[in-house]
Amino acid sequence: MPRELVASTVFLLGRLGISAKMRAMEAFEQAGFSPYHYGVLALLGEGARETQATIADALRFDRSQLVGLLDTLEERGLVERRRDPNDRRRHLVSLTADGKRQLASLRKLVERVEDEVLAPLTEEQRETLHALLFELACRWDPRFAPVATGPLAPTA
Amino acid sequence: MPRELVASTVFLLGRLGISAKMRAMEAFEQAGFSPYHYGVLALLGEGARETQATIADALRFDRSQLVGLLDTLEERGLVERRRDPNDRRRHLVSLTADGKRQLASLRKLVERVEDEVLAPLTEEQRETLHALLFELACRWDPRFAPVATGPLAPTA
DNA sequence: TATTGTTATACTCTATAACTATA
DNA sequence: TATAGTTATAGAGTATAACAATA
Repeated sequence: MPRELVASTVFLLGRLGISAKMRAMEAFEQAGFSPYHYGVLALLGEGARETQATIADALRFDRSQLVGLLDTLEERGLVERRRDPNDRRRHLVSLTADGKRQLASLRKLVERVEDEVLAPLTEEQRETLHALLFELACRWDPRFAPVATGPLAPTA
Repeated sequence: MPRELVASTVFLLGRLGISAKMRAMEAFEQAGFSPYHYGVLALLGEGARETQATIADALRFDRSQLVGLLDTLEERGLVERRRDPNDRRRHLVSLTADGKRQLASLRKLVERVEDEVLAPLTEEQRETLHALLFELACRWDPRFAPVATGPLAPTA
């Protein structure tokens, strides 16, 4: 492995990122899901969404890709699509009770992957790594940044 | 963006890794190369290789994928393939003078990408991040680990 | 028969764009 | 005409396997 590649943080980030994603995909596959399914469930776990487009945009999925993901989740009774009576083009999407249970189960799976991947690091190192990655993520994608709330929150 | 995803270091690692790779690919594309070409040049910059297979294995490229990369680099006069007279199946691959110059030029490009991607971090933070990623990389892929040298180095 | 490099094939993913039904 | 959701199509990228030359 060339020294100059190993010396590059961006190279390490790329390699490890793809490796991490592949590990996660394998773990989810054994459970009959993909990380994309988990992403949708996790998002809906924080509240129902009024349109599918908001789900796709929040997770940066393609809207046509989301259709298949929701189809799978709906067939398994984990999410529900309800037409908006006021605008019959729209689908209100929400978790079912089974979906909430499945989400809880997948969280355990995520924890296991996390522990496995970060095994070489101490708890303190993990926190440091997370903080640094979070810093980068916020800069590159504003959706990562925590939303300001309270009296000083932007109102428009 | 769901809180539990943002809280996951593995998720951040995956997202940032793919994002970093895409940025690198775009930057290289404008120069008429890909990060894969750079990887080959960087490896050869540390010395010629006796077979193409050793190049592919070192970089974890598929051997058939490497053929096309070397074709491009050879057409541009950056690398040289010489048949091994003792084993005419083998190709000794090495950098040309032009290849060395091109490699030096691509290094500057890599530096720019690195600076751009890591812009939100201080120099100290960058070093910390690199150290943590390096730790993980070594654990996941022994080829990242520095080779032990000197009297205590493994001899078999 | 095994190995090196090469070429060809098939498959997955993704991105785009077309289509429907509603507004 | 524009939008939400869906479906269909095309392209890139990847992995696999077949192949020719040499050992």
